Amino acid sequence: MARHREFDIDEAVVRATALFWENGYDRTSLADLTRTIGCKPPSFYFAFGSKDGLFRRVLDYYYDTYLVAAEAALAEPTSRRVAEGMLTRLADIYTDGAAHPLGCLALKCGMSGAQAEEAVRTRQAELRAARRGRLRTRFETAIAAGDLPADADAEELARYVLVVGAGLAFEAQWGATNAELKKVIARAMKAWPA
Amino acid sequence: MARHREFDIDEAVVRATALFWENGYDRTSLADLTRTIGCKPPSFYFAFGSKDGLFRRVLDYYYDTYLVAAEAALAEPTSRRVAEGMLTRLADIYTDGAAHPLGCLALKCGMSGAQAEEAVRTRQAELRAARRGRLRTRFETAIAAGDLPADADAEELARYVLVVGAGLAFEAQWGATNAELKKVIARAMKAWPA
DNA sequence: ACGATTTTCTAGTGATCGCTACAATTGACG
DNA sequence: CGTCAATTGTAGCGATCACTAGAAAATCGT
Repeated sequence: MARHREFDIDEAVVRATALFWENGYDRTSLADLTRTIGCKPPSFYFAFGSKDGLFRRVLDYYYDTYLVAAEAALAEPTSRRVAEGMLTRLADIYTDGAAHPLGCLALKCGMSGAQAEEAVRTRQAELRAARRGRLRTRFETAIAAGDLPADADAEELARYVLVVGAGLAFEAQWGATNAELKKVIARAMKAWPA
Repeated sequence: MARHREFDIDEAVVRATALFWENGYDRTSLADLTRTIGCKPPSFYFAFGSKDGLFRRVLDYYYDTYLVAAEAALAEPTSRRVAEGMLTRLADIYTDGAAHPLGCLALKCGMSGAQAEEAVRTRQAELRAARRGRLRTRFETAIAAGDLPADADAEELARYVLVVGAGLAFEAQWGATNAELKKVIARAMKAWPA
């Protein structure tokens, strides 16, 4: 009933993810994106609506493809293993320079508050809040199960894990090795409640 | 022997610092800077050489004016108080939204690797390395003095402090309160060697 | 084959980017 | 005062930004 799209949307999102991850949001231009995707601006805007429209899909793809691996740690049997597992997985992602750029795409692109559309900033905040919420819920479960002390603060512990995780992303982006980050994680875990 | 400059260089650096801190490097334009400083582009370039030239001065001003307060923690008598003092001072800086924008200027502007001049990126790396070096040296002193265990790893401890510090900057920029960060610091310090 | 719909391309839009040529103005010195 | 160096403003540089008007091309149902 109509002409077919000549490029694959999902493939375009994958390629755009690499660009945003490498260069950040502001320094990834429409010209960069269309050249990498292999289409002209009108096709780009027909498919994605705007630069932010594509970036929002990139954000979701990034979470669903990369950070989801860290979320798997929520299934660990103890709160300690949840925290350590999540930080370990994050460090592995952030330092895997062979598979993708170093560091964290969401942090790198989110620092400058560059995204023009309110919807994108809202999405970033949602994704962050959801991550902390899942950790907090998991730790509340651990408290109820006696795996954490009854007076433990699930919210505080969740924030602690994410603070350390964000710091790891920084260090990784600036060249810290996986081994160095693992030592930091081992240190951080010494703060975990008995 | 010639005409006098009509604006104060130091004052210009102060105002530019506020702009970069608020908006990040990429989203602070020459037009923004000259309007805020109160001069025209030729005067700007005569005084600073380039956008990066001013930014480099802003970086040094930021370190000397704000982060220097955190460095004061190096004078604390014990390694524990050094670490806790530095993180506490950083949290106070990062959350002081009344005096300046939230978060850390150096992190906010350094994430995207935006600065075109190699000299600026080099300076950023130097300042980071110097901070970790001072912490490491302080902890080595603590080891020699018996304040830290003989088998403690000063480099690892220094990196741990900076990882947590960077994470605090993120959380502050996204709206975490000073009280919330203080709880995270208290948690982080539970990992400190006896 | 034909009309309808979707996606494509060419060729730009105006705005803004960091930056500069050039000449007028200012002020210390002889 | 005249000279000359330092700093200024006017005006605009070419490049790039995110984005789009408008028409051609492709693919469907009929």
